[in-house]
Amino acid sequence: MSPRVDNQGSGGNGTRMTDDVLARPANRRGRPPGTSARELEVAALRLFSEQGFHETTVDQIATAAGVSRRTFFRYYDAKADVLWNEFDTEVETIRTLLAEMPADLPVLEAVRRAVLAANHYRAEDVPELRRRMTLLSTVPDLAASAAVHYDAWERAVSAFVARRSGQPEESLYPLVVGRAVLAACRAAYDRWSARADADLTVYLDAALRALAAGLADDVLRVEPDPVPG
Amino acid sequence: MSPRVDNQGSGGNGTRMTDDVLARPANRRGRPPGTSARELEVAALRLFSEQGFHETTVDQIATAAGVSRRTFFRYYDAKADVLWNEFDTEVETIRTLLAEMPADLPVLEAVRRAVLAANHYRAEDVPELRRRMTLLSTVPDLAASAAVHYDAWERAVSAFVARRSGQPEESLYPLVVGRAVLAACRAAYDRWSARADADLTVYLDAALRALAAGLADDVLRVEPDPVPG
DNA sequence: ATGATTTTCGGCACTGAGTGTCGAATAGGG
DNA sequence: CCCTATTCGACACTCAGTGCCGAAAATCAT
Repeated sequence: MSPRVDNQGSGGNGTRMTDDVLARPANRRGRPPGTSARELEVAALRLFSEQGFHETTVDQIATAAGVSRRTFFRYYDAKADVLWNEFDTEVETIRTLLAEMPADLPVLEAVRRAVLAANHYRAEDVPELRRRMTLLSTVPDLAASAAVHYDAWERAVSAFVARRSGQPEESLYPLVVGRAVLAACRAAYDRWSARADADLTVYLDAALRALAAGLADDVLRVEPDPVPG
Repeated sequence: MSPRVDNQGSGGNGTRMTDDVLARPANRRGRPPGTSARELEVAALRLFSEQGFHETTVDQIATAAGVSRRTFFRYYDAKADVLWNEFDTEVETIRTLLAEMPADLPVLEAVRRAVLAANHYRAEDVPELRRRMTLLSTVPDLAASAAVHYDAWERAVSAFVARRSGQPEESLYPLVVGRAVLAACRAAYDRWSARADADLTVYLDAALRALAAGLADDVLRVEPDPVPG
């Protein structure tokens, strides 16, 4: 049995329509979609921010996007899945960046570069990013829904480490590196979404460098420069 | 706003009766409990193992323990909370052990000793431990329920690091260390529950030493000795 | 244009988790 | 025997999530 979460679990087929690439061949066959995963996400983010997650029903999200409750669940398997689009695409970005890293780079250095490169956001996207990440780490039900998405993130790093170290992906060290790296990044995310005093990449860089330094006592004494970003 | 999960969230008051210490003063006032948190846990673990988590209803767990559905929710806030008793007490153990560590020990060394000391189990408890941990890391709904419990674990370590480094608990490095240490331990847990080839503490020790070594490339090449435990 | 095909949508019914309420059951204390 | 404290069971309710099926809205073929 795999040590990872079994995604075949509760009936969901996993095939979601997160292909908001708006690149439909124009001569698509059947009835055109009445909404999109992105539109549902925006509506949900607004409602969650205004009224809270638990106080918002799926009916309200669907109505705000102009569709029925039933249709919401055609776009997302669960109410709590609606805010994870961008995170999931970031996982794919990191996976791609890692595959392109020069082979002579130390593992953690390659991971650090890939993570930093995947986390540059346009200034106009930052407010939404911050609201979404604050909700994801603050609301218990949303924090719980993170598990499966984090799992994919860790797998991307574990697979890279496994290739580099010539070990199977399920062995101990690839698992440790994947999870420890995500742990450091999550700490940076939370620190950043709680305060607005520096660029996200500053915290990510500091956290990953601390990890590569073995979390030694001497490197833990100084906070990273709060250079406003 | 705290970067941690907001436990006030969905109405749960947090005050559960996990006091299975069977040390009731004997002259207790009202009607005696018809079951216990532990009894519900045992029944749930058996049913989850036999039929699966999603295929087991709360009604079945409650009936197996000889109480009503409503009573189950007086002992646990949610169906998925029923397997976390021992983990939560381990958190308390680690918190205590960390507080007693000699002050001149490096932070990660103190954490490693505390974690290893808290994870010695009696041989007869191992089979149940393994079944429970396999479920917790395999079933999606159970893995999702881990968030709040992991949060407490991380806080215990973060608080220790914060004291040692003289920083506030919410600053970046205590957060990083707390999460990275848990990440390493979870990797060890999963590796151990997936295979039965060594003692749990062997994997925990290897994972934490790798973390303290900065996850450097050279230390990641060899699996820990699979000494049967 | 009309009909066949394809895809999305909406409505309905159903299971089960989780919660509030209230009265009954069961203990000890005076 | 009453009073009080505590747990329990029953009921009702909201809402998440799922299966099913027919309707709606588009394209393609004739």
